[in-house]
Amino acid sequence: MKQENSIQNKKILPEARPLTSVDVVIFTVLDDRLNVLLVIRPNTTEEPFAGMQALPGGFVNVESDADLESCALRKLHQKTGVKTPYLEQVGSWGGKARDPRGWSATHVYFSLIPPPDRLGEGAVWLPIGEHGIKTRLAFDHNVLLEAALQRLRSKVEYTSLPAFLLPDEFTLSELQQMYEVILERPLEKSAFRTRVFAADLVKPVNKIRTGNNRPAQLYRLKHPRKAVFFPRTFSPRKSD
Amino acid sequence: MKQENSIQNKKILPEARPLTSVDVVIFTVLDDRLNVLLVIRPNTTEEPFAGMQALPGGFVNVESDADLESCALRKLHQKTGVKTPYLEQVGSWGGKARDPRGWSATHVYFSLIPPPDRLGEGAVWLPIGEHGIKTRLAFDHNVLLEAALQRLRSKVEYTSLPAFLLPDEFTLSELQQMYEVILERPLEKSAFRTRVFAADLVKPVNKIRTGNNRPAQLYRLKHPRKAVFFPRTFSPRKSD
DNA sequence: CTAAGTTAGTTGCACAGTAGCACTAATTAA
DNA sequence: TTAATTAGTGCTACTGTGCAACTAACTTAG
Repeated sequence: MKQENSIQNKKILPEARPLTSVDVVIFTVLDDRLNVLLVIRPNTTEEPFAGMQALPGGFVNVESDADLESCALRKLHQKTGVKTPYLEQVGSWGGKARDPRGWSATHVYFSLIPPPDRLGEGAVWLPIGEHGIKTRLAFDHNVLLEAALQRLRSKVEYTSLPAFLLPDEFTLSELQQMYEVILERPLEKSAFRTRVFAADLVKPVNKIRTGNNRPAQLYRLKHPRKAVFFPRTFSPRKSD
Repeated sequence: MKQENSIQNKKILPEARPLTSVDVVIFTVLDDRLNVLLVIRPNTTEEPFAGMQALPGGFVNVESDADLESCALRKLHQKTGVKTPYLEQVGSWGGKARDPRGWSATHVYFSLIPPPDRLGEGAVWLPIGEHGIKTRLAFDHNVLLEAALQRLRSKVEYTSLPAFLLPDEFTLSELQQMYEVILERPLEKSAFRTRVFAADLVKPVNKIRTGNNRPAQLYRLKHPRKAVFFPRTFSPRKSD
């Protein structure tokens, strides 16, 4: 009976299965620069890419992880303490060549969070320069990071994603600042505000004072966890 | 030595690995309707969802598949005979609940092809109605299909994707027709043409005659395998 | 206390893309 | 010969944004 089962399974289920992991590309803005969270891989000879920097992530645990997204949330929470981030899947990469230990597939998520108070073990922020990431990362993580960055930059053109980089309450200038940091170009103040209000993205709260103490209206997102889509992109009319 | 290795691996590599598969959502336009390719699952009691309709796909073969994309291409070629389709990843779905045989993860691709001459074994076209797909598919394939459909519809607003549903040479009216079938709404002829030319999407070839025999300019894509992005979406100004 | 500087937020004009619609030209069907 | 059909063009109005000047509220230097 048991043998019969195993013979049947041989026919139907694959004997060899890929290694399956989840990697998370976590962005925040520090000091007017976009940053990615990286971790240092343990320095043991049994592990590939020992001591190198890598995206936070690791193998899926089929016992404890109910699904891919909760696996990603778990890893993100471990490193940042953040429990309710903006989290979106970028895609998956799989093949025989990307991990020396065998055929592997990884599921990549990207996340936007406000700067957390402190980071988990071995986690560091890497600022992203104007000319991309020059640091050499473990595995094909440079490719994954580049893909996440591209996704972020393109969605920033027509969504409210940068709002997730800020605390709950923020001024419109701060929000515009987030857009400008990610897109690495200045935006029109007037058109920016028109867009934000037309999309019904925010609602006002009270008053405060920003950096050098000018009074400014504080706003909150109307739908705290949801990305809002603008009808059009910021037009690159002049910049070409 | 061998034992030592296996002990080490126990610590580092996961004992249990998810089942890993690739599913492909293949679209074409037949008779002014968007269609998806489905396959009938074998009617054996050893297989889950026996006899039901499902997306074409299956387990990754770690021996023969170099990576996920070539696995998707292989499956697509098997069912349609098409070798150079437009193919794009939609995302991945994984969890303990989606396959009765255990924790599984699937990598979903979507593809656009012109109507092929004939289909592979057990493959059929399902027309997509105005109100989505009512057929109940195997596994969570309704979710995967819905996601692919949503991706297609949103990208059609600002890319040249529908051109991949046509043969190499086509008229602008035929191209506009593809857009209208997918978006399920009429587009402005004048604005459509302006957009297509402004994006430098096509180049003219010779003359032919279309359906009811009116003369029409034939065009080819300038870059046959590449999706072109329009600067803006078709604006829904009046349609709201 | 005053003047200069900084930043939030507004206003007005010009321009580009396209929605909406009318029009021409080439062909087929009656 | 006339009506119908469809490819392709031309014109106007409207909308969002680029651009730039402006006001108002506050801080800082002297």
